[in-house]
Amino acid sequence: MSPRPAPDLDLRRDQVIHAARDLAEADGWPAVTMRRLAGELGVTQPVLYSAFASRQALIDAVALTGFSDIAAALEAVDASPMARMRAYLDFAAAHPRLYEAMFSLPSGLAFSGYNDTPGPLRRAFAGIRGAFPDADDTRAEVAWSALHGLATLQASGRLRASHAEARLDLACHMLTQQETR
Amino acid sequence: MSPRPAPDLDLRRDQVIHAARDLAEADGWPAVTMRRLAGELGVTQPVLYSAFASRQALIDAVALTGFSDIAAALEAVDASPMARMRAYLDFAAAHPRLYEAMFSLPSGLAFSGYNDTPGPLRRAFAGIRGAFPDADDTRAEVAWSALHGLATLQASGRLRASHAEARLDLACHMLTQQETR
DNA sequence: GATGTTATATAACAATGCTAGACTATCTGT
DNA sequence: ACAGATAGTCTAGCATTGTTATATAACATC
Repeated sequence: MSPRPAPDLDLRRDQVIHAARDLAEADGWPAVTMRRLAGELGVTQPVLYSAFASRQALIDAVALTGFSDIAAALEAVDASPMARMRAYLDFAAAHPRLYEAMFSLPSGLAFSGYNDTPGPLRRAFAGIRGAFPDADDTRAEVAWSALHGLATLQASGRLRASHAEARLDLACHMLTQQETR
Repeated sequence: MSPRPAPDLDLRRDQVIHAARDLAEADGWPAVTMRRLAGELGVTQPVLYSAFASRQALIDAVALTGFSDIAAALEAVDASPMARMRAYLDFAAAHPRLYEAMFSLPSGLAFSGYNDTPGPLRRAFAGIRGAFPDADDTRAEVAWSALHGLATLQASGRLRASHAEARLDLACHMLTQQETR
């Protein structure tokens, strides 16, 4: 009555996510095709669809691991603005395609402000929020926006690469200074 | 000896760009297929390839018009930080798919720092730069990054929509205050 | 008009995401 | 042990995409 045992779906999901992430980081997201992914894992395409409903769902899952990882990267350093901001930018620079999946690629991930926002997303924002304990959420959102802008514009080569440190310094100063008026 | 006259290529390029931009703004970039575009213009696909070498080249051309337009939008308001910043965010919010083509989609456009950076791109940055005449380029780059981060995170619904004005105010204050130390 | 050149259209190619149906491996019940 | 049922996997295919080779049709010159 009981059929062939189900393979460890969670394990397989992890393997697929890992392979997709590596492949994207190596050759870019357009190279992450279901066929190539399946070939790399030694299975056929339909197997991937037992783990993920669509390619989009897979990309979303990869993005989610990215949010977990960047949250961990933030929590791993001091809760000071400078340390957290640097950690954020370092992460984005070290994993450009992953960061792309998190923010630039079309995404089915739920958003901030809703209760169904995935936990990793909330943890990542909390990692930034925690660097500005005396500020309000608005300031933390501006900080996040500045970091995100710096990360993406720098990644696309639209800012002078040699002035990255100066930009970080300036942004950090601006965000930590109290209003004077 | 003389062949059939070449159609006005520049005119056709403009028409294609316009159609692609409208279609993208209406139904998103994935809906902008060469077939649908051709059908909308009453021609067949190969004709599009006489105007643009590839779909990517077409998207790049659309993005370039976006940079021209945002530059014009910036130049149309006072050179004050607040006016320019608001104009930038308004533009991004009013043309989300166009802004997507300019910054989020894969792009073949050349980058800042090189002499071959397209003029519209330089003009757009100059529009931001002009709002901070007393500051250095580094501050202008940080301003641009903050604006870009605000625009994209807001567009993807990752910031509290009701606090957009507060974020703009805060960002503006931070960027205009002099260092105090 | 006839001719030759070139813009356009037809039709096809290769690759993609995704899926229906055939096959096969495994566990259960006797 | 062995047969049967169940569910995972594979083969093969569909529809759609960007892009292009070939054939057709339109136009300016003579």
